[in-house]
Amino acid sequence: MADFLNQLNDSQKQAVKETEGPVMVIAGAGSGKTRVLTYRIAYLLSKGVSPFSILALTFTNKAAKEMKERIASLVGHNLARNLWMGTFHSVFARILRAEADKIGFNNNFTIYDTTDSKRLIKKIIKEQNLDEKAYNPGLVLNRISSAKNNLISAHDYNEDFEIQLHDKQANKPKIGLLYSIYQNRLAKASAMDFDDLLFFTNVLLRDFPDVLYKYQKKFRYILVDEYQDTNYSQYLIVKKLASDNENLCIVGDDAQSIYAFRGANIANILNFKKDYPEHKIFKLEQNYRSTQNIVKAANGIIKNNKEQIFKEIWTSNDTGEKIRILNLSSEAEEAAMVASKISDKKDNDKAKNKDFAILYRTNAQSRAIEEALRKKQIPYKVFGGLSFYQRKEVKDVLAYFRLIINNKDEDALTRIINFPARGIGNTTINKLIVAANENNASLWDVVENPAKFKIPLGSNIIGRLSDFSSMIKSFNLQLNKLNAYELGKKVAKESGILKFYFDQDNPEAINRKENVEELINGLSEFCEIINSENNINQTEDVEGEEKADSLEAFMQDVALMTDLDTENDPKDTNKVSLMTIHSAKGLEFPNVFLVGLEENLFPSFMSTGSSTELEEERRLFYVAVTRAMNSLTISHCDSRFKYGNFNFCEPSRFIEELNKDCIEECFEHYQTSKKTFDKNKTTGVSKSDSSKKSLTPLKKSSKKTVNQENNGEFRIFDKENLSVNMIIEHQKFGEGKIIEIGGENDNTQATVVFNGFGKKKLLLKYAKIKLIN
DNA sequence: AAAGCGGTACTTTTT
DNA sequence: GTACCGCTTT
Repeated sequence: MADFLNQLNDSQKQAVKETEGPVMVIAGAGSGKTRVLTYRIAYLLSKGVSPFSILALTFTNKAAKEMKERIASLVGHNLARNLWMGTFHSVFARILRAEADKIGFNNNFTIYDTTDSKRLIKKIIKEQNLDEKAYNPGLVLNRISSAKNNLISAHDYNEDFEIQLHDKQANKPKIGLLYSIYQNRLAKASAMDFDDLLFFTNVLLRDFPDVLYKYQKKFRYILVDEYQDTNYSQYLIVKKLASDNENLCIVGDDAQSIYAFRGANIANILNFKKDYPEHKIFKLEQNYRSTQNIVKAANGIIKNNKEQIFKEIWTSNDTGEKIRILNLSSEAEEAAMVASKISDKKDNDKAKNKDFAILYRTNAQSRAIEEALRKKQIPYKVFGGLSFYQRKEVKDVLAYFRLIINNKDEDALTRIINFPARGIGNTTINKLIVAANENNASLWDVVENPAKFKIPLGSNIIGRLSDFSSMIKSFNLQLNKLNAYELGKKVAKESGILKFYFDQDNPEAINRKENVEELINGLSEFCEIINSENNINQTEDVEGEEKADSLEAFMQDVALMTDLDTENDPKDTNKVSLMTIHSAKGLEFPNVFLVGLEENLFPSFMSTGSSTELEEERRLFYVAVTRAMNSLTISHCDSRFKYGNFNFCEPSRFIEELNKDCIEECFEHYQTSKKTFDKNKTTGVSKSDSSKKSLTPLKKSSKKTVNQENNGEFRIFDKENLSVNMIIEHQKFGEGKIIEIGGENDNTQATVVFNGFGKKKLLLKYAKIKLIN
């Protein structure tokens, strides 16, 4: 038993075996932090601790999943699968569902993601007739979010003198009001946003001592990963749950704290010492991941920060190659250079695709890189970005699911009541909303029974409303009869969504239809996994959980899932990884390319204002550099397209800060075109120069330019000037062939078949086109 | 009610 | 460069 402990070094082993009492592990990058957590849990299990009484909180679902798998390989699947392991949000969402009635919710409450929250805030701002510029929905939501993360309720917010003063001075005195209305609306819709999951967990543990007691007794061992990224709300949950026996182990690295923008508080690490005077500290400073050059460079970077717990990582690995710094003229050349370096390394060193990662500061940077990789036929996977679950068509189908499960979900209802179009337009919907507000009823109640509220509606509208509500009700009745796949498929079909996309034959619609189908496939997979697990073993029953493979079960976590978590085909993993540095936290790759090291991009222009923010960017740089095991290439460009405009860029200050012994500057130039920028010309020109020198982007096809020159601008044509079989160009649809001209006077229209967009009828009175021949 | 057009604002990072 | 919004028209 526990002979697996021999795979650890001394300090790791100590940290693992110190199972009782408060333990803090300060773990440098690459020092085997995850390993300590994994082995600690495996060790507890091997000592006979029940998996049901271990709570392990991670930062991403993916981290939890991987850790579970590693524990399973040490002590067996049966023990590992019953651990309480996941993100704060997913673990406490589960507990909140079980205890929902105590805090005035149904256990089928909906979880709103950031997009949903923003939509709602925006709606409220409009209803209040506030200036949308002063009250930017995103900013308002941020303000509410940070209040919640500090456990300031809407009521407290409005009572707090300092907060009110702050908002008044910022010329946004109504934020408190918006916060109150927002919370009311969420409650009315039986919904919680991300921050509510933590906020209400605090409420639950604060106001219900018996519940607190129950979970204190239940979770006899608590472990928290990435502790430096917890916020106050999370800190307090952990503190309360652990206060009974104090078997709490936290693992973190202040140098890798990169989520302050989201309320994370490094002080939580410092507080640990005060809260638990009996604590033991273990420092892990030996790095097993990276070469000496990389470790040395990383130490040099973090030294520039003033606020930190002193710690220096070291390694016994080889010196390794130097960090390469590349300077390219444009983002396209940067991308092409990276692609060609990857391709060379694959040929020369027999490296695999999955050995490479390309990291960047913002998601938007992936586009140019993707293009270059495609050109070189290098398979890749983009992590994060617009998640699958955020796409419009997927959100629409999910809105049906949400409404079926929770008919109070007004946001879902308004989203789909007329999608696909079923003749219930804005005028009607507004009447319904007014009636709902006047009678203090939910919108669904009004839709279900408009007669009761005496709304002046035409009989055909009444019919359409009743068709819609009976459809939703009939789906609802099948929630516990059909599994998620069967019901989901039915909804996609009978709602008309599949048909809606099927009837159009443009590439966009086809893509959207495929995404809906992929969602249905996901449902089928979900059912399979649940059923195979249930046949092997029984899971612990939590009060209030229903049929295991129901649509409701699927929907419980869907808002908390990200693309990072949906590890598809295991056969299909040999790909180059593209992701933001934030997403790369906790991961490692043999070869890392870090692109876009330019002022105002990295560090971000949003963060150069204060030293706190700048230090966070520097920690982010530290995280990026320490992802690399063997080789690291950093690149920056002289120019880049931003907001569709051409911009000159200066190298990031972080490059200057790098230890000169660890780097080599390379002066190779990768030329994708004959145009290269004369460097001398760029000096002295402001980097934010927005003078629209229309340097045509490289990818614009020459064909288009030629047409523009030959045929002038897009304009309106008369019937007389057009004939069947003519080839024309439309600004949006591109080239197409006229197959029919019909109609009289104002109604004269040409039917045109466009490449890729199918058949369209253009009204000649309005459609601006261009003749091709 | 639906489609097309033109204007505007947006991009930091994520559970 | 694009996603979204609102206006206009049939």
